[in-house]
Amino acid sequence: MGGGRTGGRRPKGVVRAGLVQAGVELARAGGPDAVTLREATRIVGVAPNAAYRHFADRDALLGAVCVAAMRLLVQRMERELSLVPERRETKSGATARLGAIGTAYLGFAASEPGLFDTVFAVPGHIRFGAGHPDADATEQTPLLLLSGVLDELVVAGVLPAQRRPNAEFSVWSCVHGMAMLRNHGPLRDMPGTVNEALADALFAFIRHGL
Amino acid sequence: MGGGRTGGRRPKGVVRAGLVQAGVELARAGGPDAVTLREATRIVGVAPNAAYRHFADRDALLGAVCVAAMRLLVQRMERELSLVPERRETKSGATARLGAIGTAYLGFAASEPGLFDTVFAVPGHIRFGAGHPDADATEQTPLLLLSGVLDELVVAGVLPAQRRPNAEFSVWSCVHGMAMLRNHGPLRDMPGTVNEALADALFAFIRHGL
DNA sequence: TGTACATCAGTGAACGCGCGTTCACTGATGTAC
DNA sequence: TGTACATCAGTGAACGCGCGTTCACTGATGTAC
Repeated sequence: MGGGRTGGRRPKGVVRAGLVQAGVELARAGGPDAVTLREATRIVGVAPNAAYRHFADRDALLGAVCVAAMRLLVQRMERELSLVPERRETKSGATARLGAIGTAYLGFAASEPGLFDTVFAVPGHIRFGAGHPDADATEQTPLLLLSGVLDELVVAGVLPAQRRPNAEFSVWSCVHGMAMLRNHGPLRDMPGTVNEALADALFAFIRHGL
Repeated sequence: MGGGRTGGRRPKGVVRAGLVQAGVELARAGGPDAVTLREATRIVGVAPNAAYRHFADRDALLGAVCVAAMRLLVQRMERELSLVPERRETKSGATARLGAIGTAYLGFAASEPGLFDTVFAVPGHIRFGAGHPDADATEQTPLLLLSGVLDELVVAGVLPAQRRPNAEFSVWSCVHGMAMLRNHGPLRDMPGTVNEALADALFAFIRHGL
């Protein structure tokens, strides 16, 4: 990985971007606690204190990494959504899109446990609903994607309108809980087939509950 | 809090129990990361290395604290269950008992966020389903309590038997997820009334899904 | 019951580690006239 | 267009912190004969 090169000024923005990228790799491998100023600067090949030219402190770097991790999660959701062939107004289409959201979420948690934890290692100022300070207001978030699909379910006639309010938090809770029980709870050591069955059961449970 | 007294041998088991208790207080205040050998020995009033007479290393202490935290959660669940007046064979009784489990779980997560996190800071050897190494096989666990209530729901005729298998993991996921979203996610800064409404909606969602 | 001895549970001192963070600095980049 | 100067982004060195853990030790407790 990067590093080696010593001294000298880098082109504008390269070091900052490199620190965030390094932080993402550290989080990927070891979760939020592994995101360390010293290790990130080491990876970029810069002196430890150089980080303070770009971030107020360690928490600021972690915040940037957290945002980056969330974007990766959003990308995975969007990719999975794009694979659903059915049109979104149809019952089967809207239902399949909800499944895609859930599958992407659980898949991300399973394949990137460190980044997944980092998304929620939020220093407090990250807002999931309406983007975050660094983002323009149009940026997508996991919550917005889920809410959108729930709206589609109402339009498609799958979800009765009177049960729509706040449903995103119920659904999110279910899926998030399973992700956590798998990564940090009693489902950790279950064989993969069992976990697949549990996920299928959870999705059925959610569809039934809507 | 304890401390002060220096030197001298304590009665059998006192130091070990004190270290666990100190660890619980540390976890209560600061979560699993705050459980530290040095701080625990400081609280008990013993030299740092004295801890190694009772625990192999820091992880062993954390494991004991984790078990203690889980017992507190179980106690809260049992207390809440005991407050349900209806008989358990009835539809309303079994349903109310399921609600008591959920309420106890969310209440514990809300009032003891540090201990709640510590329950899941498991070093890997803690088994939620069938107790843990230190426990006799009859000891209650959160998962056993939940499974028992779901069985009651089947007997009472609320939950169809063919949907019973693995239902504990769906239900647990829902409630656990909401606890996490409240403590570490986007629901953190919501006013209490909103969170109550979301919990009510979640419970309704679960009942509907069963 | 008394005594020699092993074990146990504590002690003080020290180690090395990695971290965040601050300081005084320097040379390159950008800017005003 | 050239030059003086401010700003910026890096440098090396150092600080203090708290942690887990190890070492050699000592006196009290328990045990075998």
